[in-house]
Amino acid sequence: MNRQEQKARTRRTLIDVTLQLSAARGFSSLSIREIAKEAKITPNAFYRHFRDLDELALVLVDEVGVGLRQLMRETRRRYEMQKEAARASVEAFMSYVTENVNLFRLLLGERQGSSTEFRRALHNEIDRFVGELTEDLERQGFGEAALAAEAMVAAVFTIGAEALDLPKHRRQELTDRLTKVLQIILRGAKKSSSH
Amino acid sequence: MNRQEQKARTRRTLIDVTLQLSAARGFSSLSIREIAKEAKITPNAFYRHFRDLDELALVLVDEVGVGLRQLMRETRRRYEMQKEAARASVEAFMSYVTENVNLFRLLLGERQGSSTEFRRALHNEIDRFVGELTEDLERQGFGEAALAAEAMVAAVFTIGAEALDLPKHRRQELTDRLTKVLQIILRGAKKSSSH
DNA sequence: TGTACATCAGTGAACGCGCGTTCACTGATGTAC
DNA sequence: TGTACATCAGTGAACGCGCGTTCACTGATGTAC
Repeated sequence: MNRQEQKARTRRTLIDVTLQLSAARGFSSLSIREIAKEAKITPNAFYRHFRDLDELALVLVDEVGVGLRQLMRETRRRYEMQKEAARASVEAFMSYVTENVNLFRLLLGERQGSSTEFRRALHNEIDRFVGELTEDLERQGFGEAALAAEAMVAAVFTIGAEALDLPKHRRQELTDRLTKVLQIILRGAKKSSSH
Repeated sequence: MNRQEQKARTRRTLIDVTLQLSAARGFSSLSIREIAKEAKITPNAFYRHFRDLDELALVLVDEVGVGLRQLMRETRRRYEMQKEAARASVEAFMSYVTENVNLFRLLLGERQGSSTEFRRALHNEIDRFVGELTEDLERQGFGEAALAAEAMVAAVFTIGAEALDLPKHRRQELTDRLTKVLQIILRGAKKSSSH
């Protein structure tokens, strides 16, 4: 393994370890020393990879964003009728949440808390998410697509946040509830377009 | 002023100072020493009022909860037709947010972050809020009241959170958007009840 | 009303700890000849 | 291929700092007689 590969490996370890730790106690309670220790390097070596914790945080936010948008693109293919659209996208979202609990804890846990730069990055990701959903809804002929998308994303993130604290077997219930909530919103938006 | 009054006064100062500080940088970044300093007592004297920061946090959560429920009761009186209901309650909510920005930053900023006990207290407040709204909606004959209430609270809190970062003059725009979002949800819920 | 004692909110010094960040360094990997 | 030098990821010791929490205390307020 050459130097470059080794460095990339350590960097990856830092990122992964940070996700694990932030899942348990929230990102903003973490320290460079703690992360370095968990990644089995000296605190000092952290600086070879990131200028500070904020820079690492931005990388993490970017990972959630990329993952989310990719998920949406895949789900989009399954969209057909209104009811199925809601169920398919909710199920995709919930499985993404389940498989990336740590990323989500980061995304949801730090919307206030931390530095301005970090918060702005989070809001950007969420806005992008709303934007893509808006386009989807417009393509399907929904009225007030932007507002409906905003309501849907609010519901998805708020109810998705609850899923993080639940044992796996109770998440199905949440998925069903979220699906119904999205159907209500879609119904409210659809009606307006048919005037 | 007797001893009891003086103690109550200091306690109140601790609470107020904590709200101010947490508005700027988030509650979970605060320390006992910092709060004590701002309240002009020694760090040590803090312990005459609260066992630790968590205990203070619970008092704050309770304050938001009481305020919110009182607000709802007042707003409820203004409810009449669907459209007016949404606008009246949104405007009441937004003015409450504007007047209690610090409490809201606390409520919204610590839904993940902090200790289990604190998080549970926050979720309880939100659940109570959803519960009261559900009853309101049922009384007005909406279908799927519980789900609609959940969607509405998600929208209100998510969009309300954005208001905190906005200058006052741009909040009207947000109020309008939130009103429209709630109308979409109400429309979606109403339709289902009229079957 | 005056005195003697009890209470207790707040003081001030001290503790050990983990923090971010610095410094000079080491030694394996990479490169030029 | 072999040697001499450069690079640089990671080391280890050290710094000053703010933290939570302890301790023995002070002195104004409150109470009993």
